[in-house]
Amino acid sequence: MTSSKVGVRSRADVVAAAGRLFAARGYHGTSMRDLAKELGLIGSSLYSHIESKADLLVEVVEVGAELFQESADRAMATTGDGVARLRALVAGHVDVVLDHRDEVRTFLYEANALDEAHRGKVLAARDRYEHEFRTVLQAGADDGSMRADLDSRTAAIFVLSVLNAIERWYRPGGRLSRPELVEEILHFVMGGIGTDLASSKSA
Amino acid sequence: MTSSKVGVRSRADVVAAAGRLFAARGYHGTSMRDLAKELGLIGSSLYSHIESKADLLVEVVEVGAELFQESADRAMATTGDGVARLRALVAGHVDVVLDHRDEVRTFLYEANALDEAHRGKVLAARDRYEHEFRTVLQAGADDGSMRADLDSRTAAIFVLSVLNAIERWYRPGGRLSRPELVEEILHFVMGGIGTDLASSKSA
DNA sequence: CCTACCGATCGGTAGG
DNA sequence: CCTACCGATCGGTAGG
Repeated sequence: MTSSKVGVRSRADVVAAAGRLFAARGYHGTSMRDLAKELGLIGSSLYSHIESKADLLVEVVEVGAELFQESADRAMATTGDGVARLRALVAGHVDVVLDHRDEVRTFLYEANALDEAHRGKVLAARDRYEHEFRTVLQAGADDGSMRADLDSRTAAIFVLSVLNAIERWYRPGGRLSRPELVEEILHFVMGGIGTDLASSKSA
Repeated sequence: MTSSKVGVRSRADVVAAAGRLFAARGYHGTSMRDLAKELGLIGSSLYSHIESKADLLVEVVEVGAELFQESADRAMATTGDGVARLRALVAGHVDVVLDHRDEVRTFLYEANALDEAHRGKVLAARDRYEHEFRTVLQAGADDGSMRADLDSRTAAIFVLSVLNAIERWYRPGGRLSRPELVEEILHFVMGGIGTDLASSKSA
């Protein structure tokens, strides 16, 4: 927190500001002059810290990808049955989304503004992450802590759909605390909204 | 299906092409020259059909909003208990998403490129739509076809999270047919992935 | 629906 | 980190 007229502290500040703007207006909706203004600079001054706008997007998206991967790594190290590890995955995901909204939004929604090579890397990272969920869900089906006939592929997609949407509606300080949010999600994902009796007889 | 060199048929063709490009590259990632090329025209030729780029986004997004609203209206006219009407809402939503992917994507992800007035209208339309889900979920809780202690506000968000994510992963002609998709969603949403016994005891 | 064109803005560089 | 500047592209108009 130095005086705001002394200049930008580092490349990391530029990347962070880029994350903010990419998340709010999108990559193509953000100009380098917008970004410079956010930092109290003039457009051309950015280029002493970074190489290009495209490079900036790569950095922000990679931060998002790494945060999710690190979270998954920690969760997978959890001991316990499928449900216990799913809880760890969900809680970790919630933390990443709420503590790094800008990078998460950019990771989720701006990846197709990347060049083909980097977009491929990001899609691969998403696949790996989704695969961790599938592994845990299959483990749960096998160890008896989840429905035995569960389709882990589809279930992983559904669970991640709920998790990735969080940043679109959750407001910190609202009626749901963060731990309550985690519980609500687990409750929904594990038990659904049907009665305990009616839940099996659909169609 | 006239010869492709005779020129564009109507304003609706321009709007449809705009939907395609806005969905694929985003509003700010699409130039009027891109759009013209998609129709076999030159940039300036578009302006005999439309007023402005911003206007085009409004039209595409409004089509998306109307499709969802009409679908909800039909579903709400269904007789039956909460579960029956939820089924109708889900099936209708799946149809809208899969039959109008471009307009849906643009509606979901490009609304913040709208001017403030139109963005407000779109957010209001989303709120109305979400409210229909809440109504049906509360009805289900009251009529005994769903869990009695269900929080309809949160549940509506979770169900819509699953539904809105469909266009991000579902591929027609893949391993899941459309009716199977609807059943998978209902099964997940109603019963979750827990065992019938374990589903209640989370935390 | 095209030709010809407009002012504004884009990402980025040279040089200090 | 700024001054001064670049060629390219942007959304859009006049006039036919």
